[in-house]
Amino acid sequence: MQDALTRKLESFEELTNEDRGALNALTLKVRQVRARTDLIHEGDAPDTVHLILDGYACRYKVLADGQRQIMAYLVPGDFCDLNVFILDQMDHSIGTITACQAVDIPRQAIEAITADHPRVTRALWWCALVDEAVLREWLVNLGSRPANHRIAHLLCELLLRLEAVGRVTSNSYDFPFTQSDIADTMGLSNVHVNRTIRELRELGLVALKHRTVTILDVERLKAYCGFNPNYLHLRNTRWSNRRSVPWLSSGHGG
Amino acid sequence: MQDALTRKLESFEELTNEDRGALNALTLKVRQVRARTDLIHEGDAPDTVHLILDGYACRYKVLADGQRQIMAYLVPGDFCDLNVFILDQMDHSIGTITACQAVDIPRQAIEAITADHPRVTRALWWCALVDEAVLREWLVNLGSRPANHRIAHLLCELLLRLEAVGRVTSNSYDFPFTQSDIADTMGLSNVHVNRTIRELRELGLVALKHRTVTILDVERLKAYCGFNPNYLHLRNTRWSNRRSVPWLSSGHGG
DNA sequence: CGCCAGCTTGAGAGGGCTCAACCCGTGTGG
DNA sequence: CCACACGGGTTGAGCCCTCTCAAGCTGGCG
Repeated sequence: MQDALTRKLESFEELTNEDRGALNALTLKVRQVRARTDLIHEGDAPDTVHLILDGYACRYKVLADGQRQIMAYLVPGDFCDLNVFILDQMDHSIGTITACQAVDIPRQAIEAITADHPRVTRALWWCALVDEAVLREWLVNLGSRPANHRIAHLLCELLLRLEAVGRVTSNSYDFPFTQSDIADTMGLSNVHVNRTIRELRELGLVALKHRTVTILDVERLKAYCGFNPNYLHLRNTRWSNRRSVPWLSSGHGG
Repeated sequence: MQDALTRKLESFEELTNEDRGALNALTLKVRQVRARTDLIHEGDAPDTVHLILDGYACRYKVLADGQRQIMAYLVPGDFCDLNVFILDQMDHSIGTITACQAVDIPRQAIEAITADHPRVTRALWWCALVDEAVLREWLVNLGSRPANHRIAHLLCELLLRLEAVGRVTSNSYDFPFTQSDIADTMGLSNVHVNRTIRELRELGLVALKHRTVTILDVERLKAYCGFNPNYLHLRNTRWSNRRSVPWLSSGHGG
């Protein structure tokens, strides 16, 4: 059941069998949540950490004018807000995109496992820091890239993140987001998202239909949007190139 | 010297004299850094945590086309990347805006103080989580607000953050950012930033000159851009209203 | 006194938005 | 088996927010 979690943690840090055993023992109560439902709502007092076992969810806020902004996608294995219970109240909501299997892990369970399993602790830390790095890259996306690169970048990111948890086969993965979801993620109108996706399709970069996306030419798509995977801090995957930013290193060489 | 830090932590969590003593004992080597200089650079391997004692700095990335995106402002007392040394390499740079007094606190010092001072640990946690919350709000800013509200929102945020560290007098604070800095922060052109600031000035909301900003009507500015301070998770300040989002609490049901 | 970074303003262009219609697949009910 | 509704995708047309290019201005400093 928590293949996804173990797999994710191991993409950051090698674990022992003992570590894995402790993680498996974690499963307390799996919540089945239907699509388009809140896991936790802005203003609630958090005392648990959320772990998505299966399905997609997102963090979002709704502004006074009804505008929704999505700030993160949560995919299987995402295990975040490592210490949200320190804060007094949620400043955003988490809602499902698809039906999800989720676990609410109480604070005590976290403290217990981290006390005895330093590798797990380290891997969880890694997760939390990567989450923040992803947030920063999304900010770059919204602030510095035009619509077509923005969406291409998102598709690249999801490819790598989902591959790290074994949810990609031959460059295809589940893509249950509506165009309005993408619009609210990218700070675009849904009309423009539609036109932009068409553009990516016409360029032969991606195929997107029936809630599934296929990256037709990964290298070209990455080059197209200037995708640099360093912010995902992945290890043990085919993408884990540890080079620094090409144009910052010596003489455009490397 | 580290008034700023103690003050900041205490805006989140009450400390004992003993805690304060431990914090004061932290001062190892204060770095004097001139303006417009990198504290740490993308690609470097981090093994210390940065604390700004005085001056302003920022996190940023530079894209292949030379476009700079600023992702955070660091003001006196900002003490962040609590555990960046877990990651292998920096995925962004930190550079000063003004001359700064900064401290690089080695990993060991962090681990030592947090081992014995749970209140401090908790306050540091709080800091890290607030940092992430600010990042999320910036994403909302870029994704969902027009230029004028965006900049107004930034000015509101800085007012509250700086006030929490005692750097605001009669709604004025130091504002050493160039219009290009703001442009690279807000995903706008510097020309448009200029026009937008003029607009805010003409509306009588702010006065901005000689590297100092004065908020002429705080309540009106907050209303203007729909500012909700909940994401800063401040305590012990005149802004710490703990209510949830007004338009979510009543009316639209629960 | 002259340079230079940063600020200001004008004019024209374009990326993305809004409004609005239409299409399509699916589910529901008669 | 067909009628209809409905969410989501697609397309067109016109507009406007913001961008780019370009010039002129201002103030601090060597």
